[in-house]
Amino acid sequence: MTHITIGELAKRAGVHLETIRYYERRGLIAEPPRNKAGYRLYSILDIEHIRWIRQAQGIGFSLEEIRYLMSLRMGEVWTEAELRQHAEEKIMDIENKIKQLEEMKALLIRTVGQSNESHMSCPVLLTITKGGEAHEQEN
Amino acid sequence: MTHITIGELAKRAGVHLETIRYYERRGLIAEPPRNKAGYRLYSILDIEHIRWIRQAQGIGFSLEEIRYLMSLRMGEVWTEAELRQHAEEKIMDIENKIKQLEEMKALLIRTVGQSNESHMSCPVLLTITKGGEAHEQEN
DNA sequence: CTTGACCCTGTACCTTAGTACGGGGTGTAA
DNA sequence: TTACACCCCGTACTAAGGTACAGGGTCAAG
Repeated sequence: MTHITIGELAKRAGVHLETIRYYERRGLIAEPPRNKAGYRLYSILDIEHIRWIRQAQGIGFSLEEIRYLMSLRMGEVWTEAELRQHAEEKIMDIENKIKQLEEMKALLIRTVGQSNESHMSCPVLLTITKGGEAHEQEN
Repeated sequence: MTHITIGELAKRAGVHLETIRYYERRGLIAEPPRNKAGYRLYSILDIEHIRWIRQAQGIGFSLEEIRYLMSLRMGEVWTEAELRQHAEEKIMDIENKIKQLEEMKALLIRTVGQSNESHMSCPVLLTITKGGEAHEQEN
């Protein structure tokens, strides 16, 4: 039963304290229990929850979509068939995003590949650019 | 020399006409040539350009980042070493995003997999959902 | 040569996702 | 018991990414 305050949660999750209250208002996180003075009492699990929200935002989901994704996870409201259908839709969404990211990455790799391959600072790229993608260099 | 008007471009790229002017103001697309009356004249290549911007937004890049990504593609401003360094950074970004998307996808697949596997409408999922383990989150 | 669909600029407005702030209560260490 | 860092609520402000006019010019079909 180690509870943390909102300020502690904010610090540990790397967000503003006001952001947490905002997420609560938007229904992204449940209203936490309070102490007698009305202070919000969070658990350390909430740290991961907030971080997850931020990651989802980073890959192009709006808060509305994130709320929706979470409700799929939590098995709220829906019948099994609805859940399945909605989840499948979101999975396709995600697959599209991944495809687009792969394209973007390939593009950048080609860009980098166009100049000569000395002073390559990233070892991952070194392996990738050697004949991973169609990588012709016409100087 | 088949030019299209801004309205045509907007329709074909699936965005609002005002959005295109906005992108121009933000420096995401170059100022196009005009006819004597001042009408913007676009080429059909611009359709793909706009679509690319929208896709990049969809995977979590801001317009500012997109402008930056494009300048990498076009080989502006930078020395070779700078270009390489910036491109590598962006490639890592992208790899992170992909990783996060894969996690999100796995999560949804497990969610779907939790209910029984009758009436599965998507054949891709049917093959994927065999084989996933648990990862718990707070209530 | 007019009419309707289109274009121009400029400015105002809207939504999303926060941030900041005022005015007040709380908890604890000195 | 007071000082100070923390919490509460409510409201207002901000920035990004558009959208919507207003007031005017343009082009092509009838």
